[in-house]
Amino acid sequence: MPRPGKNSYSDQKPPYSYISLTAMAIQSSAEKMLPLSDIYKFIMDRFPYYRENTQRWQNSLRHNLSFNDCFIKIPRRPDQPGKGSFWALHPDCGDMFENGSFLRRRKRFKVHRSEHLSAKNSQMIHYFQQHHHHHQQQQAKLGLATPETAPGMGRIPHFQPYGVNGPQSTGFKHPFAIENIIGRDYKNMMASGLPLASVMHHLGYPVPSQLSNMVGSMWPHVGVIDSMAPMPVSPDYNPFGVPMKTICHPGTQTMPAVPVPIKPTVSLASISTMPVPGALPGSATQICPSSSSTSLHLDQTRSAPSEGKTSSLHSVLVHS
DNA sequence: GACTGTTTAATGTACG
DNA sequence: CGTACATTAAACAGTC
Repeated sequence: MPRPGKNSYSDQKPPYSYISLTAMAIQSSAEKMLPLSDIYKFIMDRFPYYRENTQRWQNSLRHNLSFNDCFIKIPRRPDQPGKGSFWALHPDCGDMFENGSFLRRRKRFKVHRSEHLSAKNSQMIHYFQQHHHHHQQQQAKLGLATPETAPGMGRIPHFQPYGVNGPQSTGFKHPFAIENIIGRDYKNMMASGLPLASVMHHLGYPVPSQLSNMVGSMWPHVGVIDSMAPMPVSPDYNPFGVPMKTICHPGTQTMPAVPVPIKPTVSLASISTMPVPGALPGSATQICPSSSSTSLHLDQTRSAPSEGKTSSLHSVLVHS
């Protein structure tokens, strides 16, 4: 057990690779994409270990983003000023960690050249046209979606709860279980009845009038991020902490029609840097955005070195 | 100038 | 033990 004063388990290096950490962050966001700075933020918020040596691990993380095909870059639209692009998961990179280990993927995800210009494109088009439809996506992620409900949509990494359903099913909930990381604050948030609009408000989302009257209170007592804190696991949440019973009802779309970037604006920045424990931007981003129309520009240009990254994918997607 | 993104190279390490 | 994947370092170009 960790001694009270000095190191706790939360200071230990989490058993996740940069790839899984990044995937985690992206998945935790409502839009399933994040700018680099928010990926940093997500990780540092949850893992005290990564609050040090930022130069080192952030360089590594950037390397991973560029090097691995499982991450795709989504340029900002003109009305989304900010630094850098958004990063998302490649729609086909699903089940990267199906072996139960988040340290090492069973196999490196590679986009094949032949698929690059044809199939991948159409799949990405599909993905980006649909990726705001949370209900479908949740189902897809959980493997509940039939091919009809989520056609062409790659399975997002099906993160098994650490130690559960894995190779050895002990029932032990590892402190670093993803559900214990992401799910915690979200569940606390819901348990304390935090209005969704409040979260959205803090994130800089336009708060729909119907919900805005619920805003006003403050953040719940979500407690300090402590990876050792036992966290009851509910089947209502997937390993990413995204509720299975979606809180976003497809019928009641109240969010902006266009995905709003979660950029380090005042609201978000103030949240994440709040000295008061409990503010967890990453969890907040799980609020349903449900946009309807999308105009995304996919610009993926990558050279193909020795073994790796396939040629280039250059396409412009305009959803009408 | 700091941040973002790409790439190469070396080293570390998990897994079959 | 070898291979493949992961981490780290570093150079460098582009962008805000």
